[in-house]
Amino acid sequence: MARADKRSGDRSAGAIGEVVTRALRRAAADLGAPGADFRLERPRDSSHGDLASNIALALASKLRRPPREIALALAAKLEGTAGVRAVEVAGPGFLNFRLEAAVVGGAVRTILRAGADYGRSDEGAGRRIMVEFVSANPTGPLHLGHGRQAALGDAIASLLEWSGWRVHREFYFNDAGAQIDRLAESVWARCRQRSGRDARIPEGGYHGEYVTDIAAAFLEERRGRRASPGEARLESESTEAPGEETGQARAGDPTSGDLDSLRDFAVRTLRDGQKRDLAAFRVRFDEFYPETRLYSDGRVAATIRALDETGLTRMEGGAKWLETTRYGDQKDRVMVKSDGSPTYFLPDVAYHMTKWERGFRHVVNVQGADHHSTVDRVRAGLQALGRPAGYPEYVLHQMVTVVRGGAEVRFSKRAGSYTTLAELVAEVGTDVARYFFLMRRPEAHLAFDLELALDQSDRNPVYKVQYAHARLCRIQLRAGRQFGDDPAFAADADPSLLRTPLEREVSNQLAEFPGFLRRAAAARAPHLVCDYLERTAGLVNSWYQAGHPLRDPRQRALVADDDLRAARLALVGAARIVLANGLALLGLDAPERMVRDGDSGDR
RNA sequence: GCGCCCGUAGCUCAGCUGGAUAGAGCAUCGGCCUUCUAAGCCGAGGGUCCCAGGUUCGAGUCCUGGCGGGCGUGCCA
Repeated sequence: MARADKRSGDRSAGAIGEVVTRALRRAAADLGAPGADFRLERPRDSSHGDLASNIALALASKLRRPPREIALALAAKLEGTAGVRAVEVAGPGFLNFRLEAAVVGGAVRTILRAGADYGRSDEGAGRRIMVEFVSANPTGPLHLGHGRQAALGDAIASLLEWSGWRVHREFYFNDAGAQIDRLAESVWARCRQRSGRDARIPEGGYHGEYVTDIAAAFLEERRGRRASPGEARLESESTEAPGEETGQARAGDPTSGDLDSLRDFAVRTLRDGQKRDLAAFRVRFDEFYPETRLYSDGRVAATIRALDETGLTRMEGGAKWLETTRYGDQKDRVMVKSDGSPTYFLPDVAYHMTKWERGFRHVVNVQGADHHSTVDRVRAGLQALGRPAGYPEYVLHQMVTVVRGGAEVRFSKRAGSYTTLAELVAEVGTDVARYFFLMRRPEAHLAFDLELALDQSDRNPVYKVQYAHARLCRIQLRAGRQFGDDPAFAADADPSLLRTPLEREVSNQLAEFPGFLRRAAAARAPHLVCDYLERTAGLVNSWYQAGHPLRDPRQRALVADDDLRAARLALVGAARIVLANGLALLGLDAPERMVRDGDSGDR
């Protein structure tokens, strides 16, 4: 039962968990129940000890004996297990383990040794995995949904990296098709309006302020180019369109030459803007994959041929359909319209085939839940071509609304109808925005609370975690100043001196970090990391506060006794590592000191 | 109509593969700064886990059927 080993290891305090798991399995076998499936984990309530197991409850039906009776029998056999101080039977038949102080504190030593790598695991074993996310069309600035997706995709990618996967971050964009045409026409209309002519934004076009900006920039660039003889090639291109001599469009419909250069210009400008927004949001991609490449490579045509060969396509009403219902889709889908052009479905299938052909057997697509209808048909198309049923994997997230005092607020200027990511980041900062996007389950609607986001106290979970980190750094700094302690001083500490309930609780909590990361990675659920960090920060703050001069100075970290101070500084260092690693993984800063607006920073 | 997601404290939400008395933050109430550490801490109150059945030693968690909300259901992307 290697799997049971791994499971219990996830939830236990590392090495000691393995020891106890083995002892439990042996004891269970003695009672006539080998290969038992059970759990060993840290109980929620610390009064239930350092570790707890449901093994007796799990074996009750198999052994046809009352769970408490089994628990008592097991407890007797487990007396004397190395590192275990006491075994108790509690509740309906749980086994609670109290560990030796050296074992509890020992986690601290492990953490200090692993440092910036603490929390990494090797589930992925170096296998490659692609995370595709954001994938915004270049028809406007990134909005809040993209922001959530950027934070989510990036954090999932990091979680996978920490779990031993080789991760490829990819951004797919539709730089062709009807929406891009509408964009070009919209910019063209603004160009004409700028030169005092009559023009209207087309049906389904784009009305945001940014369209006007692009029009202005386009006209500006044309003028600049005319003056520069070095741009002869582009110049000759642009003169293909009639009425270009003045550098402004003339009355009448746009020619294809006009629209082509406008389209290119608009797409380039918007993509540059998106990249800028993403860079400010600290999100990077390994690859940007354009839809047009699928056409120029002949992949779309090849996909049609390949699908034809499956015998699952048919002509109906002048369109070519694929029998996706065969693979669980709700209805068959059109792949080539009656006018001969492909639906988006076809390049989507072609695109996902490239993922497979590029060697990615594991792919996670992060998308807004408003696209969930595409999941079944894309998978069906891929299955028709022989790819496995669940390929690719999807994380679908719900939409984001910004609220203040319970009421929805909109501060959309750039894009007209929606709030942009850049506007939000300007308002609350990258750290806060990223964290808020991550702290809820993807499939839950996200109410982004502006009031809380702008709060710079510990009520704001971002600052709560960052402040706990900064606080630990200050203790280290003071230890150096006051006692001349260096990092080696803490590294050599005797962890069994960590005996107060809070010290034990913090140690146990820190020991759980790697298991949490593994679980969060497997579930593609960064919010679990947020929960973990908040809880850890809360415990760190409680521990720190317990030593407040007016409460119990004996519990403070920087006591005069060298051995005890060393042990506590080891805990400080370990907690700092865990918080810093968690923040780094989520793409947030781990500041050594916090400076609040309107604060000098000194206290 | 059908499909997917959601429904847990006044509010925003966690709740791991079915486990012990269902948790956190905010809000409310009560304590704690003559500073070794208040961007804080300690404590209290607050629950029909949407409803009804079922599965079993045990259900917020799994199954079935309802109710409520969101999204989708194009030869749009």
